[in-house]
Amino acid sequence: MAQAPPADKRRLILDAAVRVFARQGFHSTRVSDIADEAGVAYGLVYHYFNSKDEVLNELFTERWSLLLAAIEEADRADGGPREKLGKVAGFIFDSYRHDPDLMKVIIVEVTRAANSFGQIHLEQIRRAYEGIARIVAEGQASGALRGDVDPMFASMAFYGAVEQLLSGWIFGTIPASETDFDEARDLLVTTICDGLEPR
Amino acid sequence: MAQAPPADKRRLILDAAVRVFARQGFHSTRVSDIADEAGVAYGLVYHYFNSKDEVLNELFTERWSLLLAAIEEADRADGGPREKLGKVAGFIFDSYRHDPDLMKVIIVEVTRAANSFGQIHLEQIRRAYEGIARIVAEGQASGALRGDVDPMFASMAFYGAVEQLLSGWIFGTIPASETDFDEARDLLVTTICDGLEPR
DNA sequence: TCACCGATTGACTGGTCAATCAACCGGAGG
DNA sequence: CCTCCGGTTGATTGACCAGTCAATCGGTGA
Repeated sequence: MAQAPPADKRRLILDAAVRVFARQGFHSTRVSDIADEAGVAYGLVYHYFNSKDEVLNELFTERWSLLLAAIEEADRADGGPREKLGKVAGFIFDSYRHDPDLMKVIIVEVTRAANSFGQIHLEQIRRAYEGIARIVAEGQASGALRGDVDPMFASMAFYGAVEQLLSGWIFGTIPASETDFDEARDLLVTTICDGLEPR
Repeated sequence: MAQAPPADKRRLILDAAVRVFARQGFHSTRVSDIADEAGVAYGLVYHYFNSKDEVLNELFTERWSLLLAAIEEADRADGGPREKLGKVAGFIFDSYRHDPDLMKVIIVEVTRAANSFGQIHLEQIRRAYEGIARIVAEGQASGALRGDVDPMFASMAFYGAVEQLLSGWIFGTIPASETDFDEARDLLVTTICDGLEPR
């Protein structure tokens, strides 16, 4: 083989970081915590990453690019805005279902941390808002949604609702066990879309 | 006079802290920054507060209790859920209009910082969600809103939308200059309430 | 067998602050 | 004029931790 299995120590570190960040929060995790969790020497973290920040950035970028792709795809698919927004919300909720720790980290440490990491990734984050706004705008153009609401405004409200629900699950404000994510998705999409229907 | 004007150095420090927190974020402001901004000696901050954290806690508590009172009052007032929710959103948007720095600090450093200060104040924050949920529940009971949506669910979606809009203004994702806050309030309430109307 | 080289290790350094504390100031009261 | 005392000052301390770096390991090819 060209390269012996690079042991994927890099991946090992990233995965460990997710767990530690989710447990303690980015700011109160020491680099040594990540190394310990990964079962790896302190210095190795700096072999694969230039800084503690870069670890988080990498985690965010990996996941967020998937979200952007999902929004694009939902937009390209057939169906009205209701179906498209359902796909977007579904993707986000599924992401949480699939890897709660990762979503917790991304939301808490980046998306909602507008003063620190959110600042750095503002452009990427905004791209998601704009993708959703595009879906709304098309819905308005086709007459499926009323036209007197600014699409970006609607997008922010929609995304804000999604993220707040997620936060509620993450921090136990809302019981997650009994909640069926798919049901929540449908309810949310229905409510918002009904509110955006032509009067 | 019993007490000479205690010079209100405490207030001076709190107000200075708002400005500095808003400008630099809680984590990257040193206690010396607060003291400098207030034109006061470093040590005096510790005369009035036990820690840097306590300064932020005080700011949050002061403001949040007003919000809780406003929610209570909106609920007690006459009118349907539409009017009541309009009052709640109006209070929050007005708070931002009146003191953007303070709202920025509260939202960024507490409300959306669920890993650090949000944790400590989770109970207070939840109380706001519950107040809003109560308004929704009453609306359902009176038949003004459809009954198949969990009130807490609707509350989280509503509050999430409000906060996301605020965040958009705070961080320039959405242009604030041209936006009339009252218009935004009406639009938001209309959309959500239309979505929650009986089908 | 040996030289090479990237992966891996972890002790150490430098800088940053939060919090402390001993000293100082000025007004009230005697 | 002196004492007392709470408000005020800012230099100092002690802890913490990100990032560095020189040393070691182990696989590969000659």
